[in-house]
Amino acid sequence: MKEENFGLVLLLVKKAGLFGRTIVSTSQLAELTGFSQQSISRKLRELEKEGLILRKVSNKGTEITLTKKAVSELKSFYLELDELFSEKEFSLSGKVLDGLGEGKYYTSLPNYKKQFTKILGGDFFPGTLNIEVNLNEKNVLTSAKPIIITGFKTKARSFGAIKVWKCLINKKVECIAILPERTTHKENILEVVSIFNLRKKLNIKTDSVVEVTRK
Amino acid sequence: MKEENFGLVLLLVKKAGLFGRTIVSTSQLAELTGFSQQSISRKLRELEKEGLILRKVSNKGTEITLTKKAVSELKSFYLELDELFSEKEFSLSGKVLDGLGEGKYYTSLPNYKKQFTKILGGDFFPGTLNIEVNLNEKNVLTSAKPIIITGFKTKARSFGAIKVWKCLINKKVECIAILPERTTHKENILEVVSIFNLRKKLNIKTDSVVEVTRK
DNA sequence: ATTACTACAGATCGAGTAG
DNA sequence: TCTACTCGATCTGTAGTAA
Repeated sequence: MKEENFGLVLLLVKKAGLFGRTIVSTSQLAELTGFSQQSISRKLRELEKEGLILRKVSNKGTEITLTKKAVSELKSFYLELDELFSEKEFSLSGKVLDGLGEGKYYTSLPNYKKQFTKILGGDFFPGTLNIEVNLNEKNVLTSAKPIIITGFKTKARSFGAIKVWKCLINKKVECIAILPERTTHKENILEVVSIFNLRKKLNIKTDSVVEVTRK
Repeated sequence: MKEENFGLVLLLVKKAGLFGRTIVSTSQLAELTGFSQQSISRKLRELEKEGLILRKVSNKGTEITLTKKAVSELKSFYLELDELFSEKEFSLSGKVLDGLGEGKYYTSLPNYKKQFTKILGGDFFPGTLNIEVNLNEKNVLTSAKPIIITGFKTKARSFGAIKVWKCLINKKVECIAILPERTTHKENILEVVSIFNLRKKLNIKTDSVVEVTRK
């Protein structure tokens, strides 16, 4: 099918189901897609001609059934995207930076702390390990679906949501990678929190290289 | 982004990675997409204008980086398709038909039999339960990724591949739904095989209604 | 080698309107 | 109401060619 009609076909399959049928009017579809009624009419005739839909026109609208051809074209496009976006295990490496991280402050705030504790399954080490990473790799890691730590407000100010991902560090120790909504960090830094003091547990120091694997 | 450029953007993200970069020439892309060099040139300029890619032209080609905007647009399209195609649990119901099914013959052929036994985890009842189902529902069930039973040849004839899906019948008993490559069945019949005699095990008879759930 | 401008052909769009 | 035809405006595509 023409790429420009993917959206329309997707809309139809949502209405009709993968192998079902639906009755719609061209003006309904026009409104939903932003095209004119005339263009939808033409497009439907095109799709029929290409063997992507079956069409039964009446004075109540048009009954549409998607063919196997349409479903399989949509699916093969889906599989290509799935190759990119399905959340496979993903690893990146980086160098440990000095200090405990600014995360020490906000992870200690009671409201956040409660949520971190729940996700980590127990009290956690007060302080984050900051790792210098490749920005692109960090973006890939954080493109997976996050666990959301909700924000809150005090009289003084409001604290935003934080996104976290369960990870393993050096393939052994559970931790979570965290990404504050409004970060003050340089973008190429990844902060992780664990129930362990990671420096002791893994015998790592500033400048050690560690591997973080998203689970 | 314009829908008509989804394919091009997908190609670019495949080359560059989700947050990486790549150097390509417009004529390479032209060849890969079937557009002319000139059209690709124009489309890349359009994508840049829309804020979907960063472009750095040199006499070696064009360096392209996808922006977060492009990735998020692709991803939201992916999520819509995922809603349709991700293989969730799926159930359908149908009426048990008379007889043991023609499957009794081919499941008894040594080559097939060996493969069925492996998938079912043990010797199976000789004979298939045939269930009259809604064709659309059957199509949805069989739109998930199948396990393939490979075909074989004898001197006399060749036997095609068979697709099967692990299922539960009446939410209790494991079975597999089978779909021969060249079926002689009416299309609205679903055949299942189990290590049990399903009629006895589930106390069902001809015309009983059973539920088949894809696992 | 590149990219990209120009110029024109042909596709696509939607307003008006018929059936 | 509905679909869909006509037709002029606009968009899209590419050959030729410049830079």
